[in-house]
Amino acid sequence: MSSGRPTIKDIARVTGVSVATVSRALRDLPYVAPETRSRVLEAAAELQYEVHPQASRLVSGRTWTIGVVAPQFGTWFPFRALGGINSVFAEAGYDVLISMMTAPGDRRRFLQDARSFCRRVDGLVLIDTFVSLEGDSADAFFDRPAVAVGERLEGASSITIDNRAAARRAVEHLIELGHARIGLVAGPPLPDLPTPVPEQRRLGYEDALRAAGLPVDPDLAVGGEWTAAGGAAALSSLLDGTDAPTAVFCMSDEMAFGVLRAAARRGLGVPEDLSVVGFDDHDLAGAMGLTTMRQAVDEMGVRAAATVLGLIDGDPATDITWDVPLLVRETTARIG
Amino acid sequence: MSSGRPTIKDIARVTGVSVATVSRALRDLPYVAPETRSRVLEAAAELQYEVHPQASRLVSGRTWTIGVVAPQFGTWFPFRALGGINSVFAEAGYDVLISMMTAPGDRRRFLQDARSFCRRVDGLVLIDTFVSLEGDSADAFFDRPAVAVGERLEGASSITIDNRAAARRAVEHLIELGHARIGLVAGPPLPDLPTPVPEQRRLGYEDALRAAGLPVDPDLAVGGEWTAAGGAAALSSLLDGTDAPTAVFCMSDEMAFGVLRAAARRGLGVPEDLSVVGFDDHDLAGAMGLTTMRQAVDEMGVRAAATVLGLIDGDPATDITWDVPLLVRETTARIG
DNA sequence: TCCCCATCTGTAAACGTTTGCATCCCTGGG
DNA sequence: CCCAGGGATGCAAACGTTTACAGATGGGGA
Repeated sequence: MSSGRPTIKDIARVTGVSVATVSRALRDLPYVAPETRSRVLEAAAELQYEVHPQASRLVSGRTWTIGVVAPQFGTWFPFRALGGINSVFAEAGYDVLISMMTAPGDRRRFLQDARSFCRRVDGLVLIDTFVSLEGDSADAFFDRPAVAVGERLEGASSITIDNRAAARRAVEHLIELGHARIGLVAGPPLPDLPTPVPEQRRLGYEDALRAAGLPVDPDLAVGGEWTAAGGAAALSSLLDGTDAPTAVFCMSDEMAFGVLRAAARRGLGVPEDLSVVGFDDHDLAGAMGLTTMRQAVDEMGVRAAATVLGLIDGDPATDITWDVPLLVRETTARIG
Repeated sequence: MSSGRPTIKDIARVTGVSVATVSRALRDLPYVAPETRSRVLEAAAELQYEVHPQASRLVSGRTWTIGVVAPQFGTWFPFRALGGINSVFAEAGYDVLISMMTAPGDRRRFLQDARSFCRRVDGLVLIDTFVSLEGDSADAFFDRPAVAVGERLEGASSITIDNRAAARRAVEHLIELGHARIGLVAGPPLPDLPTPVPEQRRLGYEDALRAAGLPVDPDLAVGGEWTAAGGAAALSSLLDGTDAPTAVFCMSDEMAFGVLRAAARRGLGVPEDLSVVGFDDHDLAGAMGLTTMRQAVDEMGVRAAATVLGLIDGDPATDITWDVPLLVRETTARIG
């Protein structure tokens, strides 16, 4: 008779047991007679019963929700990570709640709302948020298990890469191919995001040059937007210099794509006239034949999600450094 | 004294009114004396009170959650849309719950879980799900306000584009430039997704040819993966034919990127030797100079979200056809 | 035989809100 | 002066679960 969704009470009535027993049976708790359990499960299936999430959450305290926080959700990186993250949590029965900071003002607003956001979830994945740099605000997250992707965060787990070492490896590859004048296409520090990543990659670039005894020429490092357009502009300004580079290392694949395009428009052959190495292994990098440092974002996301699940189950915090292998494709060659 | 998060009761105690009054005051309901209201709000701010979502939702029935469903969340389109969608809902105070179908089996699983998913949200955005093609399963969504992006859905609102007309326009552009042998780089019907989109775009391609009195040569239409690699392969097979095209229309920008790359490797100049037009206006299309049909995914997402909000407020369902303008950039030129 | 304990089940009190209804007070019209 | 009516508030019952606790049953060891 009861319209609307069936409740635990309906099952109790149908099977002739109490709601407590139904609740226990449905959740596979002990102390339920096998025969009772099967009768309950049968009735539940019959009625198409499903637990009312809000009610369950209210009393149990568990929200069965994970918060994913990322800046600039419009960009490639966090989206890609989200794919992996979401699949893991969906499998484990968790909802995923996303919070993104897009507009410049969003970062401050987000940090203010952090407490409230945090209260509504059982755990957190923080992608490139760099709350660790916020000092006093950082502990806003710490009453929940959290794993940071892209930064090390005190008191939380983290999954990071060694940006400096990876950048160094990229440039070493160019040096091994005989290049001596190597340009750097650098992303700028992001306006609203205090990330140390560009700085680290720049240091890696310089590390490689110094280790090989090559000079670090400031004219060979040009900055621009973290976009293909930014990369194209950067290459133009590099080539307009007096002593143009024979190879460039780009801080992101998207910038590298712009470099590739700008080179083609100038009639420069890649890799004959110019070697290019990127960073990320963007979706299109393979198809473009771009040599790059593979940052396996989706795998990192999966691992991050699994780590959060572990933390919730009481595992201790861990810091993982993800490997960033060099992927040699077709945009780098021995100097002619 | 009370540890843990403050409740409505704490505010009541502090201000000396009843919980009912506090509840009303916090939600701006009438019949609260202005002075009482301000005292309550003050106390709430003081205690850093925040409503317990689960409790509120349990009794009110509103979940304040919107479900977003999309296949293949790893691809460009739904991610891009999600950005716009999420920003609107976040602004309006809704949580966004995502459900994606990635693996081949996911579609069936999703359709089975649809009822349950639907019950947990106040409204739905369906991106390219094509539930309308499922017949009996389609009404699984209809006990909630829903808006479909990319398909027309009976009983729901929708935001679609005219794929056939847009494809026709793309090919007309090539014809206007003097091209007569125009290749089609077609995405295949997706294995797990019964979308009519490829078919529609193919028809648009043929429409344009026929209207111009040009023959429709089946050898000029080749299919491949919806990826850059697929596009590259398609172009190779086109060029290996006896009478190669002077221009190609690609069903997606990602395929077009592959075409661009394959052309370059073969020493074909674009647009001197080959004109290329894509479809989507991918993030990288501008930087690549790709002429394409602009599908403003993020704007469509924003509009879809706003429409759901309207439906929840009782607005009638609407069907919107989004405009897909031709964006002429640098990969198309008058035939030499 | 008796007692203990383990297994199974039921009762009822939470959880933190929202909301229908009753109550009280005050003002103004008759 | 009385009464109607509306504003302001409080009381208490929901909402659908989970869970502490208590009661009932039965079997095995002493």
